[in-house]
Amino acid sequence: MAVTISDVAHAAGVSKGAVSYALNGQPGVSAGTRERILQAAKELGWKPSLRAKGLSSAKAFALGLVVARDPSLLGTDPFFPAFIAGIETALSEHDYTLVLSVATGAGAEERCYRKLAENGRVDGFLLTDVRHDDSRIPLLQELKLPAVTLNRPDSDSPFPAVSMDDCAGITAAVEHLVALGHTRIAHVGGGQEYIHGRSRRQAWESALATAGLPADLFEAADFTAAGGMAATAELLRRTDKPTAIVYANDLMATAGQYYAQTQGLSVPGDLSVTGYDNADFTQYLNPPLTTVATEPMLWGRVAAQVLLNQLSNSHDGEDTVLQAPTLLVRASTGPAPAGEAAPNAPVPPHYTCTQQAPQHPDTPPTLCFP
Amino acid sequence: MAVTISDVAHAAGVSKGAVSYALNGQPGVSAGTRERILQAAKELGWKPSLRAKGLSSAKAFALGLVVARDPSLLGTDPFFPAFIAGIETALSEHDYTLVLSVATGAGAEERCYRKLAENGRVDGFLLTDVRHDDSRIPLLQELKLPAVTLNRPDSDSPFPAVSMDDCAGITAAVEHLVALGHTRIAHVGGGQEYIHGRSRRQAWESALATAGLPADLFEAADFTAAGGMAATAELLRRTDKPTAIVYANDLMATAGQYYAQTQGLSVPGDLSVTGYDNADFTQYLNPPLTTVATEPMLWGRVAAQVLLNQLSNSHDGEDTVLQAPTLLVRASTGPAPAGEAAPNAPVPPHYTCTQQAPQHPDTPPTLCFP
DNA sequence: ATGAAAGCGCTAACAG
DNA sequence: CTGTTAGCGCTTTCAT
Repeated sequence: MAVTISDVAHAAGVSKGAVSYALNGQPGVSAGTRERILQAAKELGWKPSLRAKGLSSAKAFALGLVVARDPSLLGTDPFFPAFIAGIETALSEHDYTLVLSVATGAGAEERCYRKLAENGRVDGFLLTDVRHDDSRIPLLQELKLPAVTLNRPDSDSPFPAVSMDDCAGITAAVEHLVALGHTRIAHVGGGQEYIHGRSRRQAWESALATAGLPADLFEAADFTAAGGMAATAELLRRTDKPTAIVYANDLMATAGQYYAQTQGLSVPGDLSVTGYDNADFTQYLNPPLTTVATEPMLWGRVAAQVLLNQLSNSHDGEDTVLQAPTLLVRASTGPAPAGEAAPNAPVPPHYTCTQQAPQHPDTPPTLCFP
Repeated sequence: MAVTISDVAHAAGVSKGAVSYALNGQPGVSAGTRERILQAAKELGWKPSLRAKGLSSAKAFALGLVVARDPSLLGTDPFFPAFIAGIETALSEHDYTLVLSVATGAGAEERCYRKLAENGRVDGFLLTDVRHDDSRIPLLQELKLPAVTLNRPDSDSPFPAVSMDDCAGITAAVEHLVALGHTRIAHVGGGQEYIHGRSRRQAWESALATAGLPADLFEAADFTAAGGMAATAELLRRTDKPTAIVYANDLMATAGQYYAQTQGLSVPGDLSVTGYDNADFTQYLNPPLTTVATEPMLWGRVAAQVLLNQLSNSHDGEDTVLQAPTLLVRASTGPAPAGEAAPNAPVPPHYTCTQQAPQHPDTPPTLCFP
């Protein structure tokens, strides 16, 4: 930390200002002088101080991520680590860092955002787990910080969104089950305060509608194992109990599958089960779980990139739509039990490979990252 | 950000310096003046700028955590989210934040530490996943930043450690299996480059020695599901195959249990299995996994606290030992198969509740957090 | 005990 | 185009 901009200026025989311009590639310095300055900087091993830069330019060179989940839930969700790793790949190219906060408890979330903003810790936020009528959107407008939302909020939002089509994954799961002859396909939903909880439910409803089946087997839960288990118990108590359950995430599916088995049901013999997220452990369940593979790492990278572009005013403001997730068919789904014979064409007992979820024509991908 | 220290100084009729002293509770200002200054600051709603503070005092007010795991492994590990949540609880009381980096790929880790240090992003580091002869320890000494290690490194380290006794958990698992009559108790180890991979292996060896059993059924793996599965396959191929396997983490145990079942073995009828970490999903496996419950959240809180104390020179330099983890007995462990009858006293077929791991007398807890 | 003033290292407005 | 200079908001030394 010894060598400063003044040292370089001296060495190059110019003023501090010239060095600053030279370094940042701004006009105001001739090519020759610039070369000389950069040379001097290199020789002295000058590393500009981020702190001083931050003070004078009022920037933090950091992005914020506030996670408002219960730690126990967090721990089971494969989403965040991969998402963060993705963010990192984008940030590391730009000398930005990630400031992570875990806010637990009521009010803690808002306080967290406020504190990071007021202390000038970050230049923008990545908003995950977007909720219905999310209060963070007006909050961030008030705080005057840019942001990127994961999926488009259902309230007015000035922030660009980076979305991954939930609908496609759930639709693929339902279509898969319908093809296997199931007619009573239930859904255990995630928290309906989350837009991804809602959209997955709606996707389930409309996929059933398309198949000409009623969407009357819904049970709300909260993305937790305990909630998934309770919801499953409720569904299996019904006289018209389902032969297949589409869960809004893997954790609930895991708990639901477990519960069904403890009740003496065979999976998939008596009950087919699908999850969502493709958590690593799901392939080692008995039976391995059919689930929807999202790409959280890609999501993180793109979201961070979009936010960085905003900060440098090089973002067009458009939403970004990522490639739709993919259904991974494993052994937790099978033909509907006898007596529920397929109303459609005969189907093979098992799919053996990944099938691509259909792209939804009504969500025009303005941009598609590979 | 409108109101600055000068405004407050004007309002209180003093100089900037006085305001600074008053705010930081330093001597150099009389009680009366201090009161007046604080009053003025409150009225104006003054928030001191962290950036300016950072520049003039050469501090970052942030702690760094560099995670060098493969994102896919990260996603399945319940440790980090809870650990981070724990860190947060300690930091939020002190206006510190967490800068998180995920470094993947060779060399990325060191670059990450260097960059954070050179850019003055953090005032200290939390070192997790400590390795044998860990190169980060000399690195951080070179970078002249304080740190806290999770568990005491096996090389000389000037940094205080916050430890949780691995030995106790594994010992409890082995003792539990021995009590169930098992005599061929294998261990699938985690990466032996990690000190917790090593210590768990050593704990397994010495627990077997104590029981008068040979420790010849060891298979090295790498904490991943795939590795755990391969190691399990290897063990089960042996002619003297084990009747119980102690895994170094839950993910390997899950994969191992799955593999055994695919081979037609009953768990725990033919093979008992124990995990480590108490990942949430383990209670929904079939059968639910007997595992060791660590407390990552507590660990994070204490580690951050110790590091903060170091920064304020109020740390005594002693290591901190947390309460030993606890064995959670669930259905993946049971009596040894017939023909392997218990050499000891008859045992109940199942423990039904948590049993406290014995405290190890040879690791004197210098401090024990509740 | 108090106040003035000199940095911290950089950016950007402003003369030359 | 180039170089000078005044901040950014705080800490801390040094006279008073």
